[in-house]
Amino acid sequence: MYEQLKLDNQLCFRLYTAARLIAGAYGPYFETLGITYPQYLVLLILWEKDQQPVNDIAKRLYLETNTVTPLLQRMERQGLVTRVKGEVDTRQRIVCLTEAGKAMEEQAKDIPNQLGAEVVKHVSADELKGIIPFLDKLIEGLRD
Amino acid sequence: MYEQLKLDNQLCFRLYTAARLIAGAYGPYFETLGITYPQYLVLLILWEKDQQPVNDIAKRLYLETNTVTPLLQRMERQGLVTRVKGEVDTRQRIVCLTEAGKAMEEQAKDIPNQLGAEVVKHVSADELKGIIPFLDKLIEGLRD
DNA sequence: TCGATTTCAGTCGTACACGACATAAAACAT
DNA sequence: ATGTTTTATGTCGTGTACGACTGAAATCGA
Repeated sequence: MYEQLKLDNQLCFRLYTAARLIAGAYGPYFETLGITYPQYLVLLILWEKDQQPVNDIAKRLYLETNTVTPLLQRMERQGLVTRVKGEVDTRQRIVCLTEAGKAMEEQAKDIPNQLGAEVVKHVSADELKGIIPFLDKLIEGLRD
Repeated sequence: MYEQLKLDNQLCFRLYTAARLIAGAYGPYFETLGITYPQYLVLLILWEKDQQPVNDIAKRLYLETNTVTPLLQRMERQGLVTRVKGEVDTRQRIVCLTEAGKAMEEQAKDIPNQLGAEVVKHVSADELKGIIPFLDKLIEGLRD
Protein backbone atom coordinates (compact mmCIF):
# COMPACT_ATOMS: atom_id res chain seq x y z
CA MET A 1 0.00 0.00 0.00
CA TYR A 2 1.59 3.23 -1.15
CA GLU A 3 0.86 6.09 1.23
CA GLN A 4 0.60 8.61 -1.60
CA LEU A 5 -2.14 6.56 -3.26
CA LYS A 6 -4.58 6.88 -0.35
CA LEU A 7 -7.71 8.74 -1.34
CA ASP A 8 -7.50 10.84 1.82
CA ASN A 9 -4.10 12.16 0.77
CA GLN A 10 -5.36 13.54 -2.53
CA LEU A 11 -5.80 17.32 -2.68
CA CYS A 12 -7.46 16.91 -6.03
CA PHE A 13 -10.21 14.69 -4.68
CA ARG A 14 -11.05 17.29 -2.04
CA LEU A 15 -11.27 20.07 -4.62
CA TYR A 16 -13.36 17.90 -6.92
CA THR A 17 -15.72 16.95 -4.09
CA ALA A 18 -15.97 20.43 -2.58
CA ALA A 19 -16.79 21.90 -5.99
CA ARG A 20 -19.53 19.36 -6.61
CA LEU A 21 -21.07 19.72 -3.15
CA ILE A 22 -21.12 23.52 -3.35
CA ALA A 23 -22.67 23.37 -6.81
CA GLY A 24 -25.20 20.99 -5.28
CA ALA A 25 -25.94 23.50 -2.53
CA TYR A 26 -26.82 26.03 -5.23
CA GLY A 27 -29.22 23.47 -6.68
CA PRO A 28 -32.48 24.59 -5.04
CA TYR A 29 -31.88 28.23 -6.05
CA PHE A 30 -31.11 27.35 -9.65
CA GLU A 31 -34.10 25.04 -9.86
CA THR A 32 -36.32 27.98 -8.99
CA LEU A 33 -34.72 30.03 -11.76
CA GLY A 34 -34.72 27.15 -14.24
CA ILE A 35 -30.97 27.30 -14.87
CA THR A 36 -27.88 25.19 -14.11
CA TYR A 37 -24.62 26.09 -12.41
CA PRO A 38 -22.57 26.66 -15.60
CA GLN A 39 -25.44 28.66 -17.06
CA TYR A 40 -25.36 30.81 -13.92
CA LEU A 41 -21.66 31.44 -14.50
CA VAL A 42 -22.39 32.58 -18.05
CA LEU A 43 -25.05 34.94 -16.74
CA LEU A 44 -22.60 36.37 -14.17
CA ILE A 45 -20.23 37.16 -17.03
CA LEU A 46 -22.92 38.75 -19.16
CA TRP A 47 -24.35 40.76 -16.27
CA GLU A 48 -20.88 42.24 -15.82
CA LYS A 49 -20.64 43.08 -19.53
CA ASP A 50 -23.29 42.29 -22.09
CA GLN A 51 -22.58 41.32 -25.69
CA GLN A 52 -19.46 39.20 -25.59
CA PRO A 53 -18.17 36.73 -28.19
CA VAL A 54 -18.27 33.01 -27.36
CA ASN A 55 -14.52 32.90 -27.07
CA ASP A 56 -14.32 35.57 -24.37
CA ILE A 57 -16.89 33.74 -22.30
CA ALA A 58 -15.10 30.42 -22.75
CA LYS A 59 -11.71 31.91 -21.79
CA ARG A 60 -13.17 33.57 -18.72
CA LEU A 61 -14.54 30.22 -17.56
CA TYR A 62 -11.41 28.28 -18.59
CA LEU A 63 -13.70 26.10 -20.72
CA GLU A 64 -13.41 24.94 -24.32
CA THR A 65 -15.68 26.55 -26.88
CA ASN A 66 -17.14 23.15 -27.70
CA THR A 67 -18.45 23.08 -24.13
CA VAL A 68 -19.72 26.64 -24.15
CA THR A 69 -21.42 26.56 -27.54
CA PRO A 70 -24.03 23.91 -26.66
CA LEU A 71 -24.53 25.57 -23.29
CA LEU A 72 -25.32 28.87 -25.02
CA GLN A 73 -27.58 27.12 -27.50
CA ARG A 74 -29.62 25.73 -24.62
CA MET A 75 -29.74 29.17 -23.00
CA GLU A 76 -30.92 30.62 -26.30
CA ARG A 77 -33.68 28.01 -26.51
CA GLN A 78 -34.73 29.00 -22.99
CA GLY A 79 -34.90 32.65 -24.05
CA LEU A 80 -32.09 33.91 -21.81
CA VAL A 81 -29.68 35.02 -24.54
CA THR A 82 -29.45 35.59 -28.28
CA ARG A 83 -26.43 34.82 -30.46
CA VAL A 84 -25.87 37.31 -33.26
CA LYS A 85 -23.19 37.30 -35.96
CA GLY A 86 -20.29 39.64 -35.26
CA GLU A 87 -20.22 42.70 -37.49
CA VAL A 88 -16.50 43.48 -37.32
CA ASP A 89 -15.35 39.86 -37.35
CA THR A 90 -18.03 37.72 -38.95
CA ARG A 91 -16.51 34.53 -37.53
CA GLN A 92 -17.59 35.61 -34.08
CA ARG A 93 -20.95 35.07 -32.47
CA ILE A 94 -21.85 37.80 -30.01
CA VAL A 95 -23.89 36.61 -27.05
CA CYS A 96 -26.48 39.12 -25.84
CA LEU A 97 -28.82 39.01 -22.86
CA THR A 98 -32.54 39.03 -23.60
CA GLU A 99 -34.89 40.99 -21.36
CA ALA A 100 -35.56 37.75 -19.48
CA GLY A 101 -31.83 37.23 -19.06
CA LYS A 102 -31.36 40.76 -17.75
CA ALA A 103 -34.35 40.45 -15.44
CA MET A 104 -32.90 37.34 -13.83
CA GLU A 105 -30.15 39.41 -12.21
CA GLU A 106 -32.68 40.76 -9.73
CA GLN A 107 -33.84 37.23 -8.93
CA ALA A 108 -30.26 36.05 -8.44
CA LYS A 109 -28.77 38.91 -6.44
CA ASP A 110 -29.38 37.29 -3.04
CA ILE A 111 -28.11 33.84 -3.95
CA PRO A 112 -24.40 34.42 -3.19
CA ASN A 113 -25.12 35.80 0.27
CA GLN A 114 -27.55 33.03 1.11
CA LEU A 115 -25.01 30.44 -0.04
CA GLY A 116 -22.31 32.30 1.86
CA ALA A 117 -24.36 32.11 5.05
CA GLU A 118 -24.70 28.37 4.53
CA VAL A 119 -20.97 27.92 3.98
CA VAL A 120 -19.94 30.11 6.92
CA LYS A 121 -21.85 27.75 9.21
CA HIS A 122 -19.02 25.30 8.60
CA VAL A 123 -15.91 27.38 7.95
CA SER A 124 -15.03 30.82 9.26
CA ALA A 125 -15.06 33.83 6.98
CA ASP A 126 -11.34 34.31 7.69
CA GLU A 127 -10.48 30.81 6.54
CA LEU A 128 -12.57 31.47 3.49
CA LYS A 129 -10.60 34.63 2.74
CA GLY A 130 -7.34 32.72 3.10
CA ILE A 131 -8.29 30.12 0.57
CA ILE A 132 -8.90 32.53 -2.29
CA PRO A 133 -5.29 33.52 -3.10
CA PHE A 134 -4.28 29.88 -2.89
CA LEU A 135 -6.85 28.84 -5.45
CA ASP A 136 -5.98 31.80 -7.66
CA LYS A 137 -2.30 30.84 -7.73
CA LEU A 138 -3.20 27.25 -8.40
CA ILE A 139 -5.50 28.20 -11.26
CA GLU A 140 -3.03 30.66 -12.71
CA GLY A 141 -0.28 28.06 -12.54
CA LEU A 142 -2.27 25.33 -14.21
CA ARG A 143 -3.94 27.60 -16.76
CA ASP A 144 -1.57 26.60 -19.61
CA MET B 1 -24.06 45.75 -10.92
CA TYR B 2 -24.24 43.80 -7.68
CA GLU B 3 -20.78 43.28 -6.21
CA GLN B 4 -21.65 39.80 -4.94
CA LEU B 5 -22.55 38.71 -8.47
CA LYS B 6 -19.08 39.30 -9.89
CA LEU B 7 -17.50 36.08 -11.12
CA ASP B 8 -14.27 36.97 -9.36
CA ASN B 9 -16.03 37.05 -6.00
CA GLN B 10 -17.29 33.48 -6.27
CA LEU B 11 -15.49 30.91 -4.16
CA CYS B 12 -17.42 28.22 -5.92
CA PHE B 13 -16.12 29.19 -9.35
CA ARG B 14 -12.55 28.94 -8.08
CA LEU B 15 -13.12 25.49 -6.62
CA TYR B 16 -14.86 24.34 -9.78
CA THR B 17 -12.06 25.68 -11.97
CA ALA B 18 -9.21 24.45 -9.79
CA ALA B 19 -10.71 20.97 -9.68
CA ARG B 20 -11.07 20.84 -13.47
CA LEU B 21 -7.57 22.16 -14.13
CA ILE B 22 -5.95 19.72 -11.70
CA ALA B 23 -7.89 16.84 -13.21
CA GLY B 24 -6.65 18.11 -16.57
CA ALA B 25 -3.07 18.07 -15.28
CA TYR B 26 -3.53 14.36 -14.52
CA GLY B 27 -4.70 13.86 -18.09
CA PRO B 28 -1.40 12.76 -19.70
CA TYR B 29 -0.76 10.18 -16.96
CA PHE B 30 -4.25 8.73 -17.21
CA GLU B 31 -4.07 8.62 -20.98
CA THR B 32 -1.02 6.38 -20.68
CA LEU B 33 -2.91 4.08 -18.33
CA GLY B 34 -6.11 4.21 -20.39
CA ILE B 35 -8.29 5.43 -17.52
CA THR B 36 -10.12 8.61 -16.50
CA TYR B 37 -9.96 10.66 -13.34
CA PRO B 38 -13.07 9.19 -11.64
CA GLN B 39 -11.88 5.71 -12.61
CA TYR B 40 -8.57 6.49 -10.91
CA LEU B 41 -10.46 7.43 -7.75
CA VAL B 42 -12.28 4.08 -7.81
CA LEU B 43 -8.95 2.31 -8.20
CA LEU B 44 -7.50 4.23 -5.22
CA ILE B 45 -10.40 2.97 -3.12
CA LEU B 46 -10.02 -0.62 -4.28
CA TRP B 47 -6.24 -0.59 -3.84
CA GLU B 48 -6.85 0.39 -0.22
CA LYS B 49 -9.36 -2.43 0.23
CA ASP B 50 -10.42 -4.84 -2.47
CA GLN B 51 -13.92 -6.28 -2.84
CA GLN B 52 -16.29 -3.50 -1.85
CA PRO B 53 -19.97 -3.11 -2.69
CA VAL B 54 -21.02 -0.37 -5.11
CA ASN B 55 -22.61 1.62 -2.33
CA ASP B 56 -19.44 1.85 -0.23
CA ILE B 57 -17.52 3.14 -3.23
CA ALA B 58 -20.23 5.65 -4.06
CA LYS B 59 -20.42 6.93 -0.47
CA ARG B 60 -16.65 7.27 -0.25
CA LEU B 61 -16.68 9.43 -3.39
CA TYR B 62 -19.82 11.36 -2.36
CA LEU B 63 -21.35 10.24 -5.66
CA GLU B 64 -24.74 8.71 -6.49
CA THR B 65 -24.84 5.03 -7.36
CA ASN B 66 -26.33 5.90 -10.73
CA THR B 67 -23.05 7.67 -11.49
CA VAL B 68 -20.84 4.94 -10.13
CA THR B 69 -22.63 1.98 -11.71
CA PRO B 70 -21.95 2.96 -15.35
CA LEU B 71 -18.42 3.93 -14.39
CA LEU B 72 -17.84 0.45 -12.97
CA GLN B 73 -19.45 -1.16 -16.00
CA ARG B 74 -16.96 0.63 -18.23
CA MET B 75 -14.11 -0.44 -15.96
CA GLU B 76 -15.37 -4.01 -16.16
CA ARG B 77 -15.43 -3.84 -19.96
CA GLN B 78 -11.82 -2.62 -19.84
CA GLY B 79 -10.87 -5.59 -17.68
CA LEU B 80 -9.93 -3.60 -14.57
CA VAL B 81 -12.62 -4.96 -12.22
CA THR B 82 -15.28 -7.63 -11.96
CA ARG B 83 -18.70 -7.19 -10.36
CA VAL B 84 -19.92 -10.29 -8.53
CA LYS B 85 -23.21 -10.82 -6.72
CA GLY B 86 -22.97 -10.49 -2.95
CA GLU B 87 -23.29 -13.78 -1.09
CA VAL B 88 -24.56 -12.45 2.24
CA ASP B 89 -26.78 -9.76 0.73
CA THR B 90 -27.68 -10.71 -2.81
CA ARG B 91 -28.79 -7.16 -3.62
CA GLN B 92 -25.20 -6.05 -3.42
CA ARG B 93 -22.66 -6.17 -6.19
CA ILE B 94 -19.13 -6.63 -4.90
CA VAL B 95 -16.49 -4.91 -6.99
CA CYS B 96 -13.21 -6.82 -7.24
CA LEU B 97 -9.91 -5.88 -8.86
CA THR B 98 -8.72 -8.07 -11.70
CA GLU B 99 -5.03 -8.88 -12.04
CA ALA B 100 -4.78 -5.99 -14.51
CA GLY B 101 -6.47 -3.72 -12.00
CA LYS B 102 -4.07 -4.77 -9.26
CA ALA B 103 -1.07 -4.44 -11.54
CA MET B 104 -1.96 -0.85 -12.35
CA GLU B 105 -1.08 0.22 -8.80
CA GLU B 106 2.60 -0.13 -9.65
CA GLN B 107 2.12 1.98 -12.77
CA ALA B 108 0.29 4.66 -10.79
CA LYS B 109 2.41 4.91 -7.67
CA ASP B 110 4.51 7.83 -8.93
CA ILE B 111 1.64 9.90 -10.29
CA PRO B 112 0.73 11.75 -7.05
CA ASN B 113 4.32 12.84 -6.46
CA GLN B 114 4.82 13.94 -10.03
CA LEU B 115 1.58 15.91 -9.89
CA GLY B 116 2.60 17.27 -6.50
CA ALA B 117 5.88 18.53 -7.92
CA GLU B 118 3.93 20.28 -10.67
CA VAL B 119 1.54 21.91 -8.20
CA VAL B 120 4.29 22.98 -5.78
CA LYS B 121 5.82 25.03 -8.59
CA HIS B 122 2.90 27.39 -8.11
CA VAL B 123 1.90 27.14 -4.45
CA SER B 124 4.06 26.33 -1.45
CA ALA B 125 3.75 23.00 0.32
CA ASP B 126 2.75 24.88 3.48
CA GLU B 127 -0.12 26.65 1.79
CA LEU B 128 -1.14 23.30 0.42
CA LYS B 129 -1.18 21.80 3.90
CA GLY B 130 -3.30 24.69 5.15
CA ILE B 131 -5.96 24.19 2.55
CA ILE B 132 -6.73 20.58 3.47
CA PRO B 133 -8.57 21.12 6.78
CA PHE B 134 -10.57 23.92 5.19
CA LEU B 135 -11.78 21.70 2.38
CA ASP B 136 -12.50 18.87 4.81
CA LYS B 137 -14.70 21.08 6.95
CA LEU B 138 -16.44 22.40 3.88
CA ILE B 139 -17.08 18.90 2.55
CA GLU B 140 -18.22 17.61 5.93
CA GLY B 141 -20.57 20.55 6.31
CA LEU B 142 -22.16 20.19 2.89
CA ARG B 143 -22.27 16.39 2.95
CA ASP B 144 -25.98 16.25 3.89
C1' DT C 1 -1.59 40.14 -53.41
C1' DC C 2 -2.43 35.70 -52.82
C1' DG C 3 -1.37 31.27 -50.85
C1' DA C 4 -0.35 29.40 -46.05
C1' DT C 5 -1.52 29.75 -41.39
C1' DT C 6 -4.25 30.89 -37.56
C1' DT C 7 -8.51 31.77 -35.30
C1' DC C 8 -13.59 31.30 -34.26
C1' DA C 9 -17.29 28.67 -33.75
C1' DG C 10 -19.24 24.49 -34.29
C1' DT C 11 -20.25 19.02 -34.75
C1' DC C 12 -19.39 14.41 -33.10
C1' DG C 13 -18.19 10.77 -29.89
C1' DT C 14 -17.29 9.40 -25.16
C1' DA C 15 -17.48 9.86 -20.21
C1' DC C 16 -19.14 11.75 -16.14
C1' DA C 17 -23.04 13.61 -12.86
C1' DC C 18 -27.53 13.69 -11.14
C1' DG C 19 -32.83 13.70 -10.69
C1' DA C 20 -36.67 10.66 -11.40
C1' DC C 21 -37.95 6.34 -11.48
C1' DA C 22 -37.91 0.84 -11.47
C1' DT C 23 -37.03 -3.69 -9.45
C1' DA C 24 -35.69 -7.07 -6.40
C1' DA C 25 -34.20 -8.35 -1.97
C1' DA C 26 -33.62 -7.53 2.90
C1' DA C 27 -35.50 -5.71 7.17
C1' DC C 28 -39.22 -4.52 9.89
C1' DA C 29 -43.87 -4.55 12.14
C1' DT C 30 -47.71 -6.55 13.71
C1' DA D 1 -45.95 -15.41 8.76
C1' DT D 2 -46.97 -11.81 5.79
C1' DG D 3 -47.70 -7.24 4.27
C1' DT D 4 -45.07 -2.72 4.50
C1' DT D 5 -41.01 -0.20 4.30
C1' DT D 6 -36.34 0.41 3.37
C1' DT D 7 -32.16 -0.52 0.90
C1' DA D 8 -29.01 -1.77 -3.11
C1' DT D 9 -28.49 -1.41 -7.58
C1' DG D 10 -29.80 -0.21 -11.91
C1' DT D 11 -32.08 2.35 -16.30
C1' DC D 12 -33.26 6.62 -18.59
C1' DG D 13 -33.10 11.49 -19.84
C1' DT D 14 -30.64 15.86 -19.66
C1' DG D 15 -26.68 18.67 -19.14
C1' DT D 16 -21.98 19.43 -18.81
C1' DA D 17 -16.82 18.57 -20.23
C1' DC D 18 -13.33 17.59 -23.53
C1' DG D 19 -10.43 15.52 -27.50
C1' DA D 20 -10.52 15.20 -32.43
C1' DC D 21 -11.97 17.22 -36.21
C1' DT D 22 -14.39 20.65 -39.76
C1' DG D 23 -15.48 24.91 -42.41
C1' DA D 24 -15.29 29.60 -42.98
C1' DA D 25 -13.18 33.87 -42.22
C1' DA D 26 -9.34 36.79 -40.79
C1' DT D 27 -4.43 37.35 -40.72
C1' DC D 28 0.16 36.69 -41.98
C1' DG D 29 4.18 36.29 -45.09
C1' DA D 30 6.94 36.51 -49.07
